Amino acid sequence: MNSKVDKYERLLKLAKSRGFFWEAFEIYGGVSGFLDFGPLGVLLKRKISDMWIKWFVKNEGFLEVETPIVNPEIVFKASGHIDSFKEPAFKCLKCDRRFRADHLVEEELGLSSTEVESMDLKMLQKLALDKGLKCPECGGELSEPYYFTTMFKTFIGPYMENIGYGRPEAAQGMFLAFKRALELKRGKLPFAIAQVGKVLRNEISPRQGPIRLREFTIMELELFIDSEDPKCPKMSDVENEFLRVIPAEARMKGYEEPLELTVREYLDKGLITMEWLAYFMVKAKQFMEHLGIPHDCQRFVEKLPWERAHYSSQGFDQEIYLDRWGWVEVSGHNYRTDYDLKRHMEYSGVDMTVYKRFEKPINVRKIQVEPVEETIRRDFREHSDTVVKLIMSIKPETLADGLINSNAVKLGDYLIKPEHVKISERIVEEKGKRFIPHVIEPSFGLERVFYAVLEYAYTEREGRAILKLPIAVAPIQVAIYPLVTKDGLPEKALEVYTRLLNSGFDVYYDDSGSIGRRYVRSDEMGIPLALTVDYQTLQDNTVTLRNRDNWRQVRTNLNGIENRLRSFFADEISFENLGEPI
RNA sequence: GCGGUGGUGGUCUAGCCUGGUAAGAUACCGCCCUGCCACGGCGGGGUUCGCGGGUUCGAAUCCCGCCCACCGCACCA
Repeated sequence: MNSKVDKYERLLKLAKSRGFFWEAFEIYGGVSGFLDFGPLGVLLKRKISDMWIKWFVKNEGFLEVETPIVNPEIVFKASGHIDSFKEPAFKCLKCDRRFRADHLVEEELGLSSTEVESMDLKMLQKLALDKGLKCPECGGELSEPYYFTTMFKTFIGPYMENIGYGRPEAAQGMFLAFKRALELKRGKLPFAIAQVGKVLRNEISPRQGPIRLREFTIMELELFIDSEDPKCPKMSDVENEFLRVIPAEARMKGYEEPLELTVREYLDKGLITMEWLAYFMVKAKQFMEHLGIPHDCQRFVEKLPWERAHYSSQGFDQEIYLDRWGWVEVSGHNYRTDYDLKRHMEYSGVDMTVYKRFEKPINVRKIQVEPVEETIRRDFREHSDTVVKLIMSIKPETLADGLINSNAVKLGDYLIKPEHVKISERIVEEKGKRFIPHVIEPSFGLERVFYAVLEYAYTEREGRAILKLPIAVAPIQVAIYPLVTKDGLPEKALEVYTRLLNSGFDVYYDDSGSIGRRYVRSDEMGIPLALTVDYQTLQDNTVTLRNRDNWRQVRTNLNGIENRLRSFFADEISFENLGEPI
């Protein structure tokens, strides 16, 4: 029909009129980056996230958790977000406009972005003063440079100094839960912690409706592995699957077209460095296929080193082709190494290492340091106890090295000399060792998946819109209609409605308007089956079922219909097998 | 954040230039009709014209500020 109007616009209209989603705060004019989800949208989102949990968590035996959205500042200091999530800015003291300080310096003074990126506030300020930088809009004086963060900042409790942030990713909560999860898994790797939850990102200027939000739902899992044993035991299940991938090295040479190789080939060529990363990429591809997005409309793009997040050592974006915006990221697959756990160990002082038994004990040379009481008392007198404690708290190897190399080591305020300690070496049998796990993380944006599902489901036939949602995620499963609103048909239809409702189906009853009009409505709502009660129903207890996707009909008996419907929605029997074709 | 375009019942659109207090289609509701793909008839309700201010006797219309959306640039861990 309106070929000039793109799919996004037509879908937006449908989404509003049928109650999938619309912009939030509408009566106050709206705020960009926020959406309301209506009845059908809520159901669709829930079914998608349930499916994700089934695929990525339950079927894998992983652990699902729920952790707070508001976190104390220390969490994001440790995670590195405070440092890498800020941008320097100037404010014009005359016209009050704000500018990115790095961009302004870059443009006005003709410096390269790499030069500017390494500058701190002091350097930016000095540069601005020396070169007499002014507001590019009105020529006014500029303020001192300051940092703004794209995280939502708040206070915890009544104390202004107790700063909290809305989490920009769910991952940190899972790293903090690592020790508990490790215990639940009885200390054995690999395992993963997963979470579906809201995150907040205070984007500078979000656009693109459901594609870029300031508050959205992330479906994320952190897989913890031993980096010396990075094999994925399930690799053989998926290694012959094809993936469309644009590797970083190809991108740097200007190639835009994805390779089309099997997972095994990507691994053998070293294009994907970790088996688990590849495993989750295949799962992600299959997941999106099950949601109605064909293989050809998906691709994985490897991030270039400078595009990667601060924690990532290899990363791929899974992208889906959308009518209006082209390729859009729906999930990110990152190898986070041991970065996060290491940082949280440093900041919290809590040990997050995992113990690993060696297959055979190995012998290692161990240095041992013993304080010599006599000389310590002689030289340190009343401080002797403190000095002994200091000696015991430092790594023996460090102390021994220092004493051998420079003949004295400073511990606190005290100078320790060789005569204060007795150094010995012996062979110790070690049965295992402790290590910090490495992390593989697939992370999905639920709202983007949701939108992609809607867009790929949206079709038109004879000028009518049909949402061909995959039956597994259709918000409503069966629409129930009386053919006409008289002669007891509505009563019978309501009886069927109640019966299916009580059997756990998502059902919808409608008796307003002609039967054709009602079919149009349920097509727009993406309801896969319409069940119509007609005059024959009153005689032989049979009803018609109509298929949303091809408008074909079958007649079926109400006896035992629940089991047939259940099989249909479990994808075990086809529509034609639900009854006798009409 | 910058530049451009726009915002009128639920939805789409006319009216704006040339101020005189809102129109059509569709959707919706009720009754009648109804026998499987937007049937028809009759009746009905609904628009502080994005928000705020200004000019004017009078503003959807002219002016200013803001908000939101779209397109381009920038941003997108």
